[in-house]
Amino acid sequence: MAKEKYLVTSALPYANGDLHIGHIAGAYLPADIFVRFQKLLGNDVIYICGTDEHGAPISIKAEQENVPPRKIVDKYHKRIKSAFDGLDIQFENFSGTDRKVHYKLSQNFFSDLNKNGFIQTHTNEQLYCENCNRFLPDRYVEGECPFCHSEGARGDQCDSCGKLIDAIQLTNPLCITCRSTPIIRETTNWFLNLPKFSDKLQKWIESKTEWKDNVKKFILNWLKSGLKERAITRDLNWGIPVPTENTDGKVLYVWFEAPIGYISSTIEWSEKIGKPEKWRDYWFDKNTKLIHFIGKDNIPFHTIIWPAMLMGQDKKYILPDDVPANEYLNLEKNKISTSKNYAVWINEYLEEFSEIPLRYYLAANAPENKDTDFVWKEFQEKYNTDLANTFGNFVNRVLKFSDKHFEHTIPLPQKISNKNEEILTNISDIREKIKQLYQTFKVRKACKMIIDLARFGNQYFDNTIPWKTIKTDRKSTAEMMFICGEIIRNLAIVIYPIIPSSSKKLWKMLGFDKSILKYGWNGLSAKSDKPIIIQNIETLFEKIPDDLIERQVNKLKNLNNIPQKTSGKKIISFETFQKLDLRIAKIIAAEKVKKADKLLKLQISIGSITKQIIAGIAKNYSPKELIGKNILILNNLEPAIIKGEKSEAMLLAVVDGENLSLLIPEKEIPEGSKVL
RNA sequence: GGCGAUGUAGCUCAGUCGGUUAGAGCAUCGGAAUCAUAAUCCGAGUGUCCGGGGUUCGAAUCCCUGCAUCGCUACCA
Repeated sequence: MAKEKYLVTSALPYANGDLHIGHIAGAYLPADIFVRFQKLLGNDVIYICGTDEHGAPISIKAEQENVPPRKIVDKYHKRIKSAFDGLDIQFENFSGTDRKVHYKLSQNFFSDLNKNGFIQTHTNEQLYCENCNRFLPDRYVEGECPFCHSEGARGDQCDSCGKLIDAIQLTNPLCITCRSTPIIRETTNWFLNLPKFSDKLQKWIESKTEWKDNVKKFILNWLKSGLKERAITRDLNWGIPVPTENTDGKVLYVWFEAPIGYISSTIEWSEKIGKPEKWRDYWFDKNTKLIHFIGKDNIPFHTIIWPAMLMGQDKKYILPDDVPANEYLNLEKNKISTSKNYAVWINEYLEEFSEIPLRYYLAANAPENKDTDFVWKEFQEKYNTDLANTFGNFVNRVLKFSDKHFEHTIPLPQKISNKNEEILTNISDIREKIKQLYQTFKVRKACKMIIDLARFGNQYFDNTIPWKTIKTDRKSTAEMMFICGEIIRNLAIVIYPIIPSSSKKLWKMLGFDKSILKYGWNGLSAKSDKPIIIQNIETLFEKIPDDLIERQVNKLKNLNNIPQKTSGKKIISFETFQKLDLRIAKIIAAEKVKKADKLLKLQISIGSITKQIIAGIAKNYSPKELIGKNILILNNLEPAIIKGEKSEAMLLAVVDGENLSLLIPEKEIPEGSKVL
């Protein structure tokens, strides 16, 4: 059988912070499991990754800590790598994007796209700090939010109201490094012309019938709503210089160069193993299956932008074969939040646990089709019952029993009964199913089937009561031990991708002379042809005690700032209701808002005060018919700017589908009257 | 507002192409067993399959509609 060839990548982790369980569950563990599975099958597979090391957040952090960016990057590269090592996630190469190979290749990518007419420049206005002598990227600016007017809004987003902001909209902007007021200045940047790839992308994606539903639907929607040009350069010092003229102080945007890291890391690997041309066997061979493991936030980059970048090259790079994006992992019902330190950090985890329970729990509870929840108590129970009790105890009771009664072996039987033959066939069917599950990224189900197999082992053991038959019928007891041994041999291999270290430990107890990888999945298809010589029997899985789990739960509880996941409408107190200033107001003027077909600009009077309101009712009411009407408003809603117009209160109306009706008092009542 | 996803036992979820009495694990209760890490095995369950309509001999499954939750998004305010 011809070997299949796989090039597997996981999203490059950003080198300004540590890894937490969400990262692992989404992109790294599923990839590691897939890669290990392919290695068991004997296929040609390499797993490539590295840290993403450029961009504004890193350079800001560097300035804040008064160190060169390189220092930040080195620190986190190291910490991230050690987290992966601790979790037994093994790459063929783990590189970084601030290396020479990567610079050269990224610049080539830009040049090819430019030469082939896929890049053009646009000029727009940006904030410029005269004191620091540079354009300020979004996150280098803070100021007053133009929507909610809270202080300290960043140039890209306001943390207080969550709105996305264009930095030049900020009121009273300040440069975060020198606290001086920036000016507005024009700048030119380079844009990738995505619309040119639209048709090609559409066809390509439609051909991907086997892709996960959620991924495909998401992209087709994106394409349907039309692609836009995207800036691929930034005014920043920390990054890869733009390889063309008049580009001082401009670098390639991180999202543009980061995925190129998949290639440059492969090149680095080739050089390391002394075969500098080897990377071409993967990236230019259309038989290679390129698989990108990512979180769902990364779908557009890996299915639209990155393939477009590859299509626009002179060299014929392969395109992604599959992009099995995962959903998110929540933590104890809440969203993981790095900024609020609400997370389980891998490095911290590894101080108290081995990698085994986490790998198992995240595999069994992987967010494959929908968001899932990490619950410490569940983590403990899942591990203790599935692995320690069901799996571990089965192995232990079989090995101890056979060790004692059959001279430290699991013997070969002289003949096998029909019933037992049937069981062996059954086992091989299950193994085949598990194989299919791994191949199609369904690790949750694979976990379940594996534990089911261990459970079947226990049932078989109990039903055949060897502790009794050994006294009367040694032959048939030997035969049933053999069956149990076959189950264990299968278990050791099929669990390998998920918890390799336990699998190897078990393999050692079974005393096979070939390593588990050499023996491989195919070694399973043959029946054992010599007795298993049982080695030292060790406890395969130590149970996790309650107090250890309680400590973890308390760690999270002690945070004062737990992010809320639920945004739904809750019961509110009367006190809260009283905060609303609901009043009757008279419309004294009305006109359409320019460049908006649903919005009306209304002048209203509330007693002696007049205010302006922007209301989305133009489809249902004409300006004329509104004048003179008494309507209900929420008077003390925070002001906002809509389509450049100020809105100082909110008009209340009821809707039913297309139907919209103003709320008008049933009797004559003076304007300014309050709702009670 | 638009697009998408989800809703099944106390909890976590499976349920293929529409097909018998709707399943598994955990938790609970009862029992068996003593080879084993007090682990294991057997048995008992409990269901408005989110609500309402429809198609069909037959619907958890297909169609329509409503509700709830989540995500993305918009000219919500």
